Amino acid sequence: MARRYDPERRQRIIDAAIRVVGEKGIAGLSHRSVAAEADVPLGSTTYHFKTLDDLMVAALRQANAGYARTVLARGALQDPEADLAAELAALGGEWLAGDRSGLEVEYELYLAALRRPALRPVAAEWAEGFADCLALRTDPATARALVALIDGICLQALLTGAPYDEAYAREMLARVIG
Amino acid sequence: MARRYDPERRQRIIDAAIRVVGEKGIAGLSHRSVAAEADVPLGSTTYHFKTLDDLMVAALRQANAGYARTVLARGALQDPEADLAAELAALGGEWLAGDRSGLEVEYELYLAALRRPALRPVAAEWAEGFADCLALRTDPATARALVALIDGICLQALLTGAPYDEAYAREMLARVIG
DNA sequence: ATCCCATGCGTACCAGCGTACACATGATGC
DNA sequence: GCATCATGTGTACGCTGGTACGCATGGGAT
Repeated sequence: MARRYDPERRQRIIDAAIRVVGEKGIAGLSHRSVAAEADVPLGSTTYHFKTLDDLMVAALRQANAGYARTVLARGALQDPEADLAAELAALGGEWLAGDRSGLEVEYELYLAALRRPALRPVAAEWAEGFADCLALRTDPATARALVALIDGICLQALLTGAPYDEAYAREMLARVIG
Repeated sequence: MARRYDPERRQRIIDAAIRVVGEKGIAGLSHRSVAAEADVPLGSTTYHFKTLDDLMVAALRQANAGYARTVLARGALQDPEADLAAELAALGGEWLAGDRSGLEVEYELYLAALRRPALRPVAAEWAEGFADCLALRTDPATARALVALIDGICLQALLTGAPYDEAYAREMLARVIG
């Protein structure tokens, strides 16, 4: 790829898109709103991302990478000695305690895949990557169920606004691990 | 409520809204698209539902009622003799086997509550109603976890397009029940 | 030095949107 | 009957959106 005048331009647009989704939701995402947020002209966003789907793919991929880092940072997940249920419950706490807007953006883009075929592969990457990571400590079927349960618990917390109950999460995750 | 010239009018609009969401997603829902689908003039939709949020609330409430019926129809859920995990796994099969578009609509509206405060109480009604129903056979905490796991499994199936594995669902639900 | 083209910019077009509002109609209470 | 008002209809306005397209600019190949 040839060098560009503003090599950060594309990245700035992606960052702006994530902020826009955080503030106004996917419904508020448009070429214009992103351009304004990134402080670039309209033509620049349409040049780098022909369609909004392209932009959402890039945004979801970046958000996924961020959460994947938080998973990997919790090295204890690979440690056979560590309590897997407790580690996962703590991970949920890290995501759900305090400011939840980041996780909201992640889930909003993740769930948008329901209707946007372009996002499906990226959403699947996340779910499979997470499951593969967990499969190192259990079997693949259990790993998938853990991901499903974590998704469900996070969604319930986000939808109801209820506080996160780490002890409850740990107990239920432990039951699935068996 | 006074009688109306077309007592079915409001209901027809809600049904049309559900069809529109099924075909084009929430992004394709507008007063005009619903009016066209219901074969009523634009003014009629705006009269019955001042905002799209109002319409979505009505649509989600109706979709919820439909799924609540499928839960209650499975009377075995109340039977202390029946295998709860098997019953729930079969319920998932009923939802996910064959045509999934109905469940897609349900989840799309359900998840829209993430960004639309007006939908949150309705989404919460569903989750709590389902959990209350299950709590008759277990404790409240386990019931909530079962709802979360079912949500997660359904979402994974819808997002990946993978076929529903009832035996797997039954096994994981059984582990949560303990 | 020169040319090419990826990159960046500005603007204009048209379609679809929510909303508002004036008017039509017929059920209901008196 | 008749007045009243909930219900139903048609149309117009202003705004925002995606898209297209012509032009500007400067890095890199030749």
